[in-house]
Amino acid sequence: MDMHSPDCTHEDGAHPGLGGADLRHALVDAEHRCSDIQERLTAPRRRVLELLLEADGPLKAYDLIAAFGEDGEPAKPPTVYRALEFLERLGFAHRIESLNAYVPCRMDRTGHAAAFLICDCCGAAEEFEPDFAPGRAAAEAKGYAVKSVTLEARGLCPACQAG
Amino acid sequence: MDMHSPDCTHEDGAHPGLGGADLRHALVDAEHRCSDIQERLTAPRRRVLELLLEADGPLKAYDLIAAFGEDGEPAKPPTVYRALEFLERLGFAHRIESLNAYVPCRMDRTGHAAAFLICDCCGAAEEFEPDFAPGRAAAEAKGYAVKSVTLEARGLCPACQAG
DNA sequence: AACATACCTGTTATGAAATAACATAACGGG
DNA sequence: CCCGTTATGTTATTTCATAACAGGTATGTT
Repeated sequence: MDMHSPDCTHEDGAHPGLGGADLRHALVDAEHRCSDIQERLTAPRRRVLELLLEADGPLKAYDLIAAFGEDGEPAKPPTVYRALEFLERLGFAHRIESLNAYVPCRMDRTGHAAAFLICDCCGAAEEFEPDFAPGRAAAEAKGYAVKSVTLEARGLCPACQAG
Repeated sequence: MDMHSPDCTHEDGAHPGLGGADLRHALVDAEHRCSDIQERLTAPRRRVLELLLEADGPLKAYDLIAAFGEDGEPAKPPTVYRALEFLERLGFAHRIESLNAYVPCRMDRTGHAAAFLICDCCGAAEEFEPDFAPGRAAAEAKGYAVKSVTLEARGLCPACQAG
């Protein structure tokens, strides 16, 4: 499922991970957004979000499981999967289906549709704001009530086309 | 991952499976399309395509594995996964990432992007022809060279909204 | 026909991803 | 404080997918 070449040496340049003050600020912001809607950013949820924000690219669930403990102790799978479910539900993270991997949300507003440009060479995944007007029209024409939409475009990022 | 309610009793009405002459015709047509491009619709590939065409909705890989043998003997996983890879490559089938499931292609022309309306209640998956002009524009703006695009819209089909 | 070779299949085993089920603990309102 | 609700901890299992290699089959060439 992981389609990008293992030997690709290009920078995974789309989204360098957060650290230091940026990371702390993002986490505090998430706390606020949670308490505003009476949800709890508990320790395991916060830890998984932190790992996603620190990463340079999409992380697999078992990457998160392995990295979970500050001391190197892995988490149990349900711990991480539950946290991911929560983060997705609140719009703090997205699952990329075609990679079986997760990224923190890069968009300002919440509740949006998730759309990604995925580089098959370096593995970068760039979120963008899609215009789904045509898709919605097709759905309505067939009578569907659409609740969520995901779009995943695979190809090569600028750096990997050049290299 | 299988998000649709197990207790849903609605008809899975989008695409009743093929049978009899329709099925035979579809398989013969596939044979022709293969030989036209010097590809071989071998026995296991043909069998997997047949199972997909007969089905009323998306099939999981292990559904195909279990149903593979005419005599009830299951296939070995690689047999089915290889056939699916072939069928996808030639555009005879699509993988629906958010279901871990497969459907036969319902579109006339080949090489198109895959887009689905998926009912979370009855599990129906309806293929449609998306208009990706907006997405392509976004990709080009970021310098991506897009090779393939998949879109999956989750929601409720007309029957399940009514029921 | 004999051979080379490219492609496809059969088989065993394993790896990777996700969830079921149930027990325990923490929060928050009455 | 008590209880319902929500979240976590833990064990085990299920589901999904591929690696690796041996063996077979179609095809073109001489």
